[in-house]
Amino acid sequence: MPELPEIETVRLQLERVIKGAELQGFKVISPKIVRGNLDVLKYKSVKSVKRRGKVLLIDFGPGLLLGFHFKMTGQLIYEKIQDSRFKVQERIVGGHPTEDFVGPMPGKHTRAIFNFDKGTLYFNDQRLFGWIEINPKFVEDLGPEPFEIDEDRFLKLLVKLKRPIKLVLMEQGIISGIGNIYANDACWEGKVNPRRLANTLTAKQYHDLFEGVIKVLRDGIKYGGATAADAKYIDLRGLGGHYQDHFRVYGREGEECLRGDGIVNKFVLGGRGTYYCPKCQK
DNA sequence: TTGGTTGTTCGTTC
DNA sequence: TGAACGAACAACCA
Repeated sequence: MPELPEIETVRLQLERVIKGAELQGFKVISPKIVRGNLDVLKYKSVKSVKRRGKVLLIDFGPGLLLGFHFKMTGQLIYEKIQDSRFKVQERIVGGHPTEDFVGPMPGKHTRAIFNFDKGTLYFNDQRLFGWIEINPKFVEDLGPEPFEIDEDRFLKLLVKLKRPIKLVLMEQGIISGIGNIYANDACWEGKVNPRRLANTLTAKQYHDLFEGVIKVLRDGIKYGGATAADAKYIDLRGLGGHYQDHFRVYGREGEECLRGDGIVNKFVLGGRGTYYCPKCQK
């Protein structure tokens, strides 16, 4: 499930290979997921690859940001142009790990194809939740990135909200980029019960939680994001991230807390799987 | 076969 | 009036 670190990992990899490439044409296979007309991008070249929250943005110049939202199962695959022997020189993959990472492109779940002079970009999505849009309004409505704010600003964002702290962390209009995995782990770092209302934390908890958010996101980026545990074949090929080896509480139901005193508990909060240690998260 | 899973939207309730 | 809540969306897998 791509969150900020997973998208940032794709961004870093993609920018290396796609910067300067000119878009020759594109093909939309699933019109439902494309909002607006992409024709204005034709014959424009990539200036840079950016990210806001969980949205990847390919910058084609002033006023031309092409946004990709991966939702749960979106992925991008970029293949450098084939050489004279028809061998793919390099493939960059990112997003939700599936066998499409290693299969031939386009695949069963390919929703749109972008043909560049230097290679081909495939947007795949098992479901039809993800979307592609130029200058998406969604991005304008996002709250600040965790890395852009200080502790004081963080506190001001939370202190008026009477909702469970974990749900607030995941609210993109308040702070952008944090999804279920990192929200769970950040609460553990902050020693906060995910159910605690955002306006009731102690001063120390606000402090520890802010540091925790930064820490788990940095770790996520450091390890190249998290790859689903059931996608072992992807790990074998070295294509997946490894944050999953560093989960604090996420997915650890029934296991001993990393602080050594307590068993990780799972319950549903806001319709989402929530993991915490009742001993150390108050 | 049904239910669980996920991020975001949107309609409803408080 | 705004905040909070919860169902819906799509498709896969256990």
